[in-house]
Amino acid sequence: MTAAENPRAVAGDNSEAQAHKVVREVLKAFVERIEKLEEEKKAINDDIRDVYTEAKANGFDVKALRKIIAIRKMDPQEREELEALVETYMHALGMSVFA
Amino acid sequence: MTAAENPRAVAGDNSEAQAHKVVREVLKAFVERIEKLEEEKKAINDDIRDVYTEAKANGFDVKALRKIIAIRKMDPQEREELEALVETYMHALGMSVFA
Amino acid sequence: MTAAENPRAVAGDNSEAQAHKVVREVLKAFVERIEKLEEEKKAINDDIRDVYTEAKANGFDVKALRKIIAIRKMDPQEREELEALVETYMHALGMSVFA
Amino acid sequence: MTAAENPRAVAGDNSEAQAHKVVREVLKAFVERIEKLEEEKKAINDDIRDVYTEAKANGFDVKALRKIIAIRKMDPQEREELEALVETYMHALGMSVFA
DNA sequence: GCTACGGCAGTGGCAC
DNA sequence: GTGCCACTGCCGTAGC
Repeated sequence: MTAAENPRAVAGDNSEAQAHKVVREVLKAFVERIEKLEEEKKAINDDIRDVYTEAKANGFDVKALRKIIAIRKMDPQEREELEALVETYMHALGMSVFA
Repeated sequence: MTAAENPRAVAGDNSEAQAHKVVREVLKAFVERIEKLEEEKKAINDDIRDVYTEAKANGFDVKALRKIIAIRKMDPQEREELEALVETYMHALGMSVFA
Repeated sequence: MTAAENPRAVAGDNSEAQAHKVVREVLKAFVERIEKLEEEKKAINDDIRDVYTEAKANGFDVKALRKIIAIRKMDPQEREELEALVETYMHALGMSVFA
Repeated sequence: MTAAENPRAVAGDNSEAQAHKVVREVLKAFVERIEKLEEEKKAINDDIRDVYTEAKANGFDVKALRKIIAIRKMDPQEREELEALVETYMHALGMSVFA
């Protein structure tokens, strides 16, 4: 049982109205914390996009850059194993790994 | 101006109630067509999942298989150019392309 | 142990080359089945998009239509409970449910 | 023409090797900036998840909370218009707006 | 049971 | 201004 499920159960509070008020405050606090974090996240996303844009303006290919970032994020060993399997399958299918 | 925006404008229909009925029928038809297509789509998605499951049961690696499918979907030339760029960048960053 | 993991283990097959050939055929079959299904899926997705486009041309709002479809897909009771909770929270936060 | 496209074009640099080195440094800088930002983003995402988890532990429904956040993000007027349309369509389809 | 991953739909930015 | 494409968030699924 929690405050949100049953406001009247709030310890030491014998007024329903007050209990609701407490729940409201708690809810409001959660919502505001989330919204603040989402704002920060949005700001960071904008920054990331800006860096890509700047890189592009410097002649780098954005799609390739994204791949680089993704590759570096992976565990090298897992990545190697996956790549090896993919190549094996491609050979089996008669596909050139260079195309 | 369309039937949905203004049911009374339906040609040859001087009754608002009838016009609404027409709109309703049209709306219903659209919704049902979409729902039927979504059902078919779901069935196909299920089939795809089944094939992957079956492939896995036969010893194939699902993640690698998915990569194969994705690679085959790409334009070979674009893919080659992208891969080449990625490798160039990796070399520049001192990363092994094998890991 | 499966054919894909160890081609030589294929029962009654004492030739490595032949075993590889079998794996290749099996792999090829899986890939082709998936690709065929993905084509069908794409066709259906195109059809769905077409229906929305047609509905739009008839004066219906696509975004609202999508919501309708989503609502109808939900379990009515779950939906009702969720809606009720959302309204409760909105009231608690002093938000109008009409805006 | 940019440094990345043609390293030899870097002003005042008559050595190909040096030009490559410059490109490498620039590329490295972009990659590191992005990775730093992605780390920050990940931290924020973790924080957001934590807040939802905490809210859940306090008896709030996460799905409803997410809806609240989404609603507050929308333009109130647009939202109202969309809601009105959805209800109109539901009525036309004979669906209860309460279920 | 939850956590991580992949797929899907919606949104926004970009190019024509 | 429109259409296209990529990114982001959400959801359902699979694995620990």
